[in-house]
Amino acid sequence: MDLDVLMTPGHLISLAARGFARLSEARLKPLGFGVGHLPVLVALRDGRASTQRDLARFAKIEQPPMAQMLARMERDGLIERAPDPADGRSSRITLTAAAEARLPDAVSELLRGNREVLRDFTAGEAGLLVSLLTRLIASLDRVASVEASPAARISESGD
Amino acid sequence: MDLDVLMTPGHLISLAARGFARLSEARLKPLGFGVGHLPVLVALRDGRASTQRDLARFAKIEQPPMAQMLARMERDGLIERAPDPADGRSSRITLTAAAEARLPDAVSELLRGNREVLRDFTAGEAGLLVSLLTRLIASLDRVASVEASPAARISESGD
DNA sequence: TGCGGATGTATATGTGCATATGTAATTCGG
DNA sequence: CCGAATTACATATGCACATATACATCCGCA
Repeated sequence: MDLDVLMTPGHLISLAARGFARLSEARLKPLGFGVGHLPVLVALRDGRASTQRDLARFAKIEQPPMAQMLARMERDGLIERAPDPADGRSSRITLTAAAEARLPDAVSELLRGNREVLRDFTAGEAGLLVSLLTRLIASLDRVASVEASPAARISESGD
Repeated sequence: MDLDVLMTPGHLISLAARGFARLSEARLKPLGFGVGHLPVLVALRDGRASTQRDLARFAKIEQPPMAQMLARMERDGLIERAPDPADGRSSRITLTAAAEARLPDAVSELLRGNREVLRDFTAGEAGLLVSLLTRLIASLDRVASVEASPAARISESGD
């Protein structure tokens, strides 16, 4: 019976992610944001990153997708780029006033969406979910880094 | 402190989904499959769907993405379409022998990936994760359906 | 019987992600 | 101080997903 594959954490997480993304997208759209924007917006606002490279690292996506996203965000008046005086390759990226003004509402909407979806979960269950997901992400990072390094194929047979 | 948004289940699930998808994609690529193919392949093999519409329902994606995926899968020799004798709008979709032959390996790869990622989880924890995710998905479906229905905005203020 | 609504597909467009690859600017070794 | 490696970014291409919309076929009902 191969329906097993469709009950694995991997597949379930994919389903959950799509559901969450659709919901959040719908909630953020009236505010002029997309789900993927949030890490960028938060990072810029909190001064945690100001170059394309740092933003990509922070959001955990690759550089080309980040470049595209920033292009759209600039087109939509959410960010601005200024040439970096110290490095001719880089741009300093800043939030526009309009984006910064709407950001708190976006955050509220996302938190509200999470509360609604987790309405039937106890605080303990929600915490457990977050903790399991955090461990899972860390584990995925480990597996990915092992996969990536050409050497050091440590103990593949060990499962 | 707004880093909270990046610690919500919604965002964590998105991170986990991307990580899992990348891993699975890498594992399936040598076999000529993509992650999104699996629900389609399994549904076709188990006779659970044979039209584009049913496949979309089964995979829980919309019809246009399914149409595109099927077009690529047909191009890549994974499926074949035959006109439905009973309905001029539909096609009966079937797995090719090549796809069916490689499917078990794909399933194995995915299960192996799940085992590797969950290596540090006890059986109980893994089960818990699956159960929490299942409930979360159900909850997302509920919220989405409430969102969709124009009437019956039941008790929005109740959170 | 024929027409209008429902249904199955197809197409267009946009976003989010990926990899592969090119370009330009910086930095560093000799 | 100059050439090479590194770095930051841009571009091209492809897949997975979404919505909006058009089109063709089917079916129920007057």
